[in-house]
Amino acid sequence: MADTHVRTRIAPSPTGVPHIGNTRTALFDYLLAKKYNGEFILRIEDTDQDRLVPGAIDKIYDIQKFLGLVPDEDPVVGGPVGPYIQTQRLDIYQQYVQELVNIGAAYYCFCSEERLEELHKKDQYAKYDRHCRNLSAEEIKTKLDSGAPFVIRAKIPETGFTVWHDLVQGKLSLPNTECDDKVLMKTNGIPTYHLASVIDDHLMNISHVIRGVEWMMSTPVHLFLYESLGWQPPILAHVPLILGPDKSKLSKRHGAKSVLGYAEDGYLPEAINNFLFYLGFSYQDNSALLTLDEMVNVFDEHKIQKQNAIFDIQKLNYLNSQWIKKLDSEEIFNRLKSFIPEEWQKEKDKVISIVNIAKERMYTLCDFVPASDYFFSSPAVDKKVVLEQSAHSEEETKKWFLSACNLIEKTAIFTSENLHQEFADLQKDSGFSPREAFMSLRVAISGRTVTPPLFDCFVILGKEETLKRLKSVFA
RNA sequence: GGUCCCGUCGUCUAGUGGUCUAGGACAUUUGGUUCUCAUCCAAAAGAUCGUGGGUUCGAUUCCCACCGGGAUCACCA
Repeated sequence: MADTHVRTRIAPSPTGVPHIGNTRTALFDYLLAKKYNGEFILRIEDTDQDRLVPGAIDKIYDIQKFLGLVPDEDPVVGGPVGPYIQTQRLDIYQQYVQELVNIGAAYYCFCSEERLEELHKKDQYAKYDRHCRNLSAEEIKTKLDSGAPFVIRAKIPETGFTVWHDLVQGKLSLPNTECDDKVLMKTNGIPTYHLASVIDDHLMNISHVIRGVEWMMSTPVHLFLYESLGWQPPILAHVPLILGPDKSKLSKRHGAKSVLGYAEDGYLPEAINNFLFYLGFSYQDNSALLTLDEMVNVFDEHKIQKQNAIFDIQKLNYLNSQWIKKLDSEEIFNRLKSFIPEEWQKEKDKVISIVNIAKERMYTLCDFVPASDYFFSSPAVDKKVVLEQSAHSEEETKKWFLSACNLIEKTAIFTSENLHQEFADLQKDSGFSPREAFMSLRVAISGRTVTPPLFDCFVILGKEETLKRLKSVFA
């Protein structure tokens, strides 16, 4: 197996937007493929035509693109083993399901849905009772000729165990008696997941199938199909689930969103990738900022955890804030574009200099605008708050402001360092503590008590605007 | 209910039959830096390694049972 050419795939169903767990699986697929210089493939599994969600396919592409997990082969760019959409491969499935019937690995089933429902009414956990498993050739022919609707089911062995080595779960052994005779081909002539994925994975030369543990119990069905067709099964890796803070399956209740939702909330793809990477995986101290390429280098498929992992938004926040600090401000500006008003976008240089000083106060991209709006429009300043912060009488505070304005007016070098220097001297003789002196000015120019360093703000506002705001307090 | 998987600080995890009085990161708390907040730095607290039995000179590490959590049992994927 060591010399197997690695090809991985993600196989989303366009019945909704992939959730965060699917996306982590996609990350692992991507990392594994790239680590071994293989291919990462996207195949659309649209065999459930009844539940198609319009636009879902676009979202799938959007997620991959946003995270930089770009497939080497997919329905759009194509590839040597297409088509990559299952409903375009219906004749292929038909051919193989016929073969399965011919060799006795699958059989026609004419049971009505009512009969099946009846079975489940008696026992909610009932398996198919294999009513049609041993129909005679004549019976089948008669039914077929009469045009009776049918499905084709797998003829799973009634005894024994299915054993395989799972890349993350280790040695697994499931009793065949637990397996249902799963439907392979539905009445409408469209295959189920079980049939389609096995055929496609084989035909597309997929070497590793990474999927959620929810597929573990139906693996014997898939392995039975591989064996019946005389195919070598791929390496299987069943990865654990991502749980909500209460250890139950992550759901909308926990604010679970797709990656697109996190993008809207101002999270960077780098941070999301890192977060997903560290969830159920271990590398160094699990807090290093890694690019996709770096993750490829350090990824080890044998280190994927078996336990379910709990989604911890604090860790995501941390990673996101770190990435915001790490990326240069020009880059942050580009990411910020959809988060800031149009008027701001025209003042790129100004926004970038604000980003420079606001960066370390940001957890997400959404934090930027509410924390920086006073740079673009005059804030409402409450004189009472200014006086509160100055802790001096109005008279004295007014005097302090006056001297501050004078200093600014005659300062030739309007830089943060220089202002800091000169204001330090001024403050010493003012009778105001540093806190009183600077906080009162801060409130005067911003209308708030929390801002980046005062003199950085002065510089961004400019001499004129700073003076204007300072003077207007006691005007 | 049957079957299968999992169980180390709140969270993600490291780790090994004795060096573990169990290490790191995030979160929390405190201190330092400081014009605020934040950053940054330092420190503290936090896990009798799910519980109970074995095996062993010795178990968090091996075995069993139990308990807890999860998955699955569709003409959905």
